[in-house]
Amino acid sequence: MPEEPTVGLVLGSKEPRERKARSQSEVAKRRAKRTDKPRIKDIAEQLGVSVATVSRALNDKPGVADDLRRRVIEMAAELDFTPNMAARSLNGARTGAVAFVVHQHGIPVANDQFYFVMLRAVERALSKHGYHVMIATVGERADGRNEELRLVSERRVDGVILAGPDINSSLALSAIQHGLPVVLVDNALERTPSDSVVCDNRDGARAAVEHLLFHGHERIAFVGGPTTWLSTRERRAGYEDAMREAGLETMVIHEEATTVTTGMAAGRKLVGVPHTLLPPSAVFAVNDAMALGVMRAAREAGCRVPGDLAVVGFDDIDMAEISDPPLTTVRIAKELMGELAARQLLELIHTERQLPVKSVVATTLVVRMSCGCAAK
Amino acid sequence: MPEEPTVGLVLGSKEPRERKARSQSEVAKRRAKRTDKPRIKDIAEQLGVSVATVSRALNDKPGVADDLRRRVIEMAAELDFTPNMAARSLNGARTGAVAFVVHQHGIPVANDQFYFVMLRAVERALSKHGYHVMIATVGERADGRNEELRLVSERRVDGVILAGPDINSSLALSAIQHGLPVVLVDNALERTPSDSVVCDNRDGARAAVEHLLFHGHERIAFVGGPTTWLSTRERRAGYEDAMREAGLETMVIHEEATTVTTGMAAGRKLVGVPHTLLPPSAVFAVNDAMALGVMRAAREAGCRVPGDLAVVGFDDIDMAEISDPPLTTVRIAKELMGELAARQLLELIHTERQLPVKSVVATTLVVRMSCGCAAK
DNA sequence: AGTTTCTACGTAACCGTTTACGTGATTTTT
DNA sequence: AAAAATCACGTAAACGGTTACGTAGAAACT
Repeated sequence: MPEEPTVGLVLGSKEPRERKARSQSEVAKRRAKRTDKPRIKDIAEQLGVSVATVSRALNDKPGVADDLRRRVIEMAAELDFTPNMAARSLNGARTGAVAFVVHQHGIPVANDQFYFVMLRAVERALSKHGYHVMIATVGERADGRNEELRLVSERRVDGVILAGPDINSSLALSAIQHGLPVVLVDNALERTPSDSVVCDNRDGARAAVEHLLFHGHERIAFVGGPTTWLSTRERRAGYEDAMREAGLETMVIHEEATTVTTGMAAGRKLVGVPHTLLPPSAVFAVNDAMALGVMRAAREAGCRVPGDLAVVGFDDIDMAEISDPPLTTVRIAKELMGELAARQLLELIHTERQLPVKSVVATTLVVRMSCGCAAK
Repeated sequence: MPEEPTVGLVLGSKEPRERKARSQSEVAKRRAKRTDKPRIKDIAEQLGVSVATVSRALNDKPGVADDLRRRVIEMAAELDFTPNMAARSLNGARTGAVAFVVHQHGIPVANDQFYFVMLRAVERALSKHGYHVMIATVGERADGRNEELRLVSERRVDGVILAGPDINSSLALSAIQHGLPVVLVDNALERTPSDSVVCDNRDGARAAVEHLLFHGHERIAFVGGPTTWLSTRERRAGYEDAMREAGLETMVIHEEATTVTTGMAAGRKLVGVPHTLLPPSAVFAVNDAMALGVMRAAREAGCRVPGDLAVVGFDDIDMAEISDPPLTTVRIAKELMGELAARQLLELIHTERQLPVKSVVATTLVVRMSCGCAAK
């Protein structure tokens, strides 16, 4: 008769989960815990030191002998160690990521590219310093006006870059209240002092208009977006500076957005102006998208560009160069602005600078065909 | 004489940092630990339950009475609680973020916008499900060919979306080896089966070429990018399908990139073709950027579009509509593709589907002016 | 009525790092 | 040479969640 095997089912053992390794010197080749990703502990065991020392060595903290520090770094490289950022950031240390926030327009047109270029410049600059970029688009105010950034409240990022003209200032405030560094790009807050990177809108606009003036234009119209947008206001100011100096009347049109479509709308208003009024001979548009729209509307109305109407834009998006006629415009150094924003944010993260800094980068007038000066 | 206050400086108390709260019922209003951010513990204390229960309640895990679960959720809302994702992901649970990887071209031109639109669609779809998007641009192979995604090795993301034609397949492999779900967009891997979202390149190209054929063109050239790019290969196949059916000869030009510049180069080759050969009467370009380049080169060579040369593109980027003449092109539903990619990735993350799925979305021929059929 | 199975919850280990604190072994100070 | 300061390192407590396991009480079976 076969013996029954004694099936011993032991539940609830005294010490749950091998509480502590009996000896910690014999555990040399402890491999493959959950995943085979090397942890800081693995480095420590290989070298026979404590995890604290390894952490200090890797983070350039004092209190580690130079020789040991070197060995730790070598071992880390050998094991192909990359720190688990979740664990690191849990202690309130840096998360190694920043947020890039851009407003989600209803009808995003050409100037999208503007922000994408910046985004990439930001990413490139930050990744050099080991940072990652999380993107967030903030929606229309309609649905949830309280619009707090989840990225911020979830503690995912060390800083925030806010791009675009209609950044809700409450957005910036909420980040600042969380104690996070904030840098605005292509915008700046009115009341709240904060870091920002802009281009010299006013000067660029003035240069563009002065170029038109120099070539004999006297009736120059301004086409812009909402007056709440800083870029529109500043560029209009530059336009007015130039016109005032020349002793000329201004003609101003504001649309609710700065797209090709609204540019066309503005263009139609300008060329279809009542006969009692003289139509403008030139238009300075607040950005290239609108300028292209104006050109298109003019063409559709049988008005030749630049023959009957000279057009100048702002931004120098890719399309400006290949449009017909190629668009004269004010070039913004988008990559530089993105890079500056990244650098300023890093500085804010790593130091305790209190006073905000506003970087303003110069612009360049790029003369192509649409202003007509080459033909004149 | 004033009594000296007994200044008791106690160092090294027996129990470091209040080891355990003596009683845990009296600690009702324990506020402001480090930051005032509410933790799961705060909710638990307010309700007099354990943190485990709160965690279960908030994560829809079983084992919580319906009534209590409701109260937990209410309290979480009242305290404005948002989970600390670092802590959550430390256990190997989800990180709540995915990576969007796009190759960083040397000279990024027009078709940038293509990926930006997708990126935004992805972000919108994923944020609805509480996910964040981290962007990563992978550089030229030159510097570090081993190109492993830090985002992946740092355990920051639950999945990866790889966009663009020249995604290094080793990139995908490395992510897959880490056990991460991967979805390719606008591309697909040859050997390695994996999820992907593409548009019907072949069919779209065939439709475009057939449109030209229908309007009488017989000498139709194909202009594309590197033959290693799937999109170029497939669109060329569609082009060849149509030409073969019509019994016509093919004319093919491949450039090393698909930009406006390379499009111009191709355009010059076509219009400057030796006189012994008949120049093409129409061009099908592999994307809009190249098509715009072809148009520009043609115009510079005194060749009218569409009069002397009909041009059709692919993608339907914003510029296509506002170019002169407006570009006839094959529209890709970029938003839809981004959304599909997001959905597929979520599915991969949340389920254990093994078999890869390839989504192919149909294209639409958008007839504008550059093909000349309206004028014919 | 006694035994088993659920159900709902509490307890505490655990994830991988950082860091306050403790401790011997040196070095510096008086 | 004894005392004090410094240095190099180890110990273990956080950080804020998730989750395996334990356990009362209620419900469902004999």
